[in-house]
Amino acid sequence: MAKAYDPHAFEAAVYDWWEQSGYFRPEAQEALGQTEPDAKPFVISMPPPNVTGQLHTGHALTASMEDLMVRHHRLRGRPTLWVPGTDHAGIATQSVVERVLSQNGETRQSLGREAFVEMVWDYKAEFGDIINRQHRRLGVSCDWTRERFTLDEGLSRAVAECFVRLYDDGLIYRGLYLVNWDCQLQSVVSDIEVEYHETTGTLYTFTYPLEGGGSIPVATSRPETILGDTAVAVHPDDPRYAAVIGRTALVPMLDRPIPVIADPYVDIAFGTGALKVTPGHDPNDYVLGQKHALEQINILNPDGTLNGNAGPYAGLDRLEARKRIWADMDAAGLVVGTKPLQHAVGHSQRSGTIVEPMLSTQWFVKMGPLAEAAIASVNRGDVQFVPERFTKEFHHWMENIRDWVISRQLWWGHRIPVWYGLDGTAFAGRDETEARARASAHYGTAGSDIVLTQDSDVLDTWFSSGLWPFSTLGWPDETDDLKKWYPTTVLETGYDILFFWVARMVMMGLAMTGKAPFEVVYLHGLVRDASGRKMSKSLGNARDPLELIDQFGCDALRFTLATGSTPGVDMKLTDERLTDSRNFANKLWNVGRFIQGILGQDASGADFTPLPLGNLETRWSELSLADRWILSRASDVTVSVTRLFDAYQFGEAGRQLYEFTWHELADWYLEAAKVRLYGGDDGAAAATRQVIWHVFDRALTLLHPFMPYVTEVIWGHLPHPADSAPALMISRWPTHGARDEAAEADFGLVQAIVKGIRNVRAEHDVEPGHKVAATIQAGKHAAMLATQAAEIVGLARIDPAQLVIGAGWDVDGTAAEPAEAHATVVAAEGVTVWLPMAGLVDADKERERLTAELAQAEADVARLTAMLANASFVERAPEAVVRRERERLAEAEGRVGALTGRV
RNA sequence: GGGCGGUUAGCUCAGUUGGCUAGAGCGCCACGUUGACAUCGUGGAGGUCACAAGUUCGAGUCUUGUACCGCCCA
Repeated sequence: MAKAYDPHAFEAAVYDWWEQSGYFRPEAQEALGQTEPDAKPFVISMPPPNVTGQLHTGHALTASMEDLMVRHHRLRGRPTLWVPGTDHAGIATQSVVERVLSQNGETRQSLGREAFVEMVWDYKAEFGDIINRQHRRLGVSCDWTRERFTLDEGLSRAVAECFVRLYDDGLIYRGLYLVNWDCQLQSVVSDIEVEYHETTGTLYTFTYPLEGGGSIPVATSRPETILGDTAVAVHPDDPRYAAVIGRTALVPMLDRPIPVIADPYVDIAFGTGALKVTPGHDPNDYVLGQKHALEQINILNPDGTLNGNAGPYAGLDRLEARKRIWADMDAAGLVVGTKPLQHAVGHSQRSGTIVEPMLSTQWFVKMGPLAEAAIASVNRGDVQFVPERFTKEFHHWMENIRDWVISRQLWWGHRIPVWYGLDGTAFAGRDETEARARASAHYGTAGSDIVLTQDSDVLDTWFSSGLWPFSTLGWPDETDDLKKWYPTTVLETGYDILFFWVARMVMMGLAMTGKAPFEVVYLHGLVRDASGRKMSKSLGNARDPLELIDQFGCDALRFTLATGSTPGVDMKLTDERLTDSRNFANKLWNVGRFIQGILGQDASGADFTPLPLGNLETRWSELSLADRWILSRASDVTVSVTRLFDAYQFGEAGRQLYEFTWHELADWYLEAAKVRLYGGDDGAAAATRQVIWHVFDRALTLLHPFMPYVTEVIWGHLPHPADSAPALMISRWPTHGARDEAAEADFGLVQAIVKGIRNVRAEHDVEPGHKVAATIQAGKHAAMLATQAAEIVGLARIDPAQLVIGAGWDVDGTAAEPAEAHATVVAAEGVTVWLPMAGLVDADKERERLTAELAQAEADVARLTAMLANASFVERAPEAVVRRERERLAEAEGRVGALTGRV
């Protein structure tokens, strides 16, 4: 093994080896006998990234969390499947290709639909694999042989099947509604694809002339929509306007007569208290218009210019028209004034342009019944959210859901499976043949005689991704995969697409398969930059995960992402955190290197052979205190980490493993073990080697889901039993052994003594190389501590010839306290260490040090005495808690006793 | 306006059935290259857990309110 951790030396090769060995496939896992007989399968569908996109930190987080779960459950012996795939990402991909076209002065229209779609496929063929190759660098253990694409033949069939079923059930309909129109894309976008930005606009106030004289002052933020007004509304109780209700107003510049109506919806306090009503271009006015049976006038063309209904303004862009009409109205003396207005303006998430509410005929999914089923499913507990609070957000959205506009005026995507006869009658069909058959039945003529034209629009991308958990497994066919792996287990993604994707999968899954598509929804937070801003290309603060892998290694990136936060909470990704994780990987690497050397150094020259752990635990007598301590700690951390995995507390699990590996295994155990390894007792060294091997093997396995590469490589450098798995990634999660509380208590005392001595050495500036004398008055712990003399000597840098351990001062023939200058360490109740350090101890410093310690001890005594003097505490607190506090009090009193008089 | 979060050491954050004498990493101070690791080791300083009230023997943890910050939806 190289001296320093160098991830680039092995990551790519290890991945290839895993993949080529088939370890990502559940079939291989089962063939190798690495599954529990009756274990429930564990299945994740990977959120499909944009097929022509690039990896960003969000993908890196998703991949890290999902691979973490997948590797964990694979190690636990569950048949494990992670299905990868990509999304055709309708608008995003089409826009990219259109940009390419525009560089040659062409448009999709000039190219024609067929040629354009062919071009997008070519583009996909050329760039569509980049994201998958990037994903592989993250170490994802998904089954690439099952990779799917949303425009695959099979998945397209699923889309058509779903559409027709919903259509036949009356849940898909076509209608003229006010939709969000993106003038740049020239397509409708759904409600949740609109982002509202707080903007400073202008509130324009003008007078609305009345037929036969008089006027009403009215305010608007969009003067061009005046051209589409079909009423003026006032509040029925507003005395200012009581007289004008029922009269006729004249639309400025057009002189089109419209009624003045009364409706309590009007806010008396806002603006002038009178409202112009434009049902064709405002959602609230639309509702008002329906109520009062007002005419709906559309003044916009699809490209955002005004149409013939705008009279003299036809042909102008909507923003240009705004200026022109306002100038004209000013000239006509209708303008009252303008003032700044703070309001939220809807922008298209895709193109960034201001969304125009517009009347348009589109296809919709009726959400009510679907949402009802989804709510019921969540209420039954069939779907659980982690963290739990997202259940509320899910409910809130579901209960206020509106119909989903699913048609898009694009060419790249699933063409809507509806064909129209010459009279405009719509026939949905899984394919044209089925539509033709339905048309034939409708018209009563032979299908071949009927002229059918397919709807030119495509479906919203989320329509197909809503089917992802089952369409990828073969649905609508009853495939073996579908039977075995559906419903899936966990759906893991960012909370930002809870509504876009997760909610729709739940609804579609229930509607199509009768089952919720997954049991658990785990939502992670968003990755932000060092100052907490959301990473984005436009801000220029995005971090390329591949560059981070180059800089720190994949394992460091993954460990950082997995431990950097708690579920559902955003995290800041900083170089400091990445460096910490890289350093941890290096630490692990060096522990591995050290252990590899130790295991190879068998005194007899024989190869090291790991013995079964059970064998070790029945031979406690051969083990040292440190051995028993680390085995106990390893058991404890195994229990804890397993529990945390089951509770989806991955970050905490990783932090505990970091603490265990670095500070218990490396800092204490391995340092203590060196005493036996180099002590000359071959039997003792052999036993300790066994412990080292077992504990480290366990640590590597527990850490594998967090840092798959480095753990696998180190594991490969270590010896294994003959029946071992061929790779760490398909070996087995450890079962916990016994907890040895006596060993933990005793070794804890050794640690306290060593730390106390180190502290004295540091406080008194004792040279690190200087070995000091020590006398330990150990009371009832004397016999135990005597067995730890070599460890204490090694860890605290004591001169072995000058270490005395006894129950009291008389054991070594000294009746009284040592008279020479010395420092005192009170390590525990009844355990005091004397460090005679003539010439090294500064009396003032020592007094100062002891005074501080005494003060602390006295404070502890005071606090604990008060606590135990409280009768209700002693009565009501659990017995174990009271007992522990009593022990602490005794211990603190012991310290006070030992320190008093030395000061 | 409605809903949901957050506020813990200089910084970034843990702390999930209330028992905490509140932790970690970084940063800081002191010392150090002992044959796994300076991507390191040893020791140390540093916090009235936003504020107020309540429940409880006991609250960082539960309840209510307040302030500030953020997100989602209208």
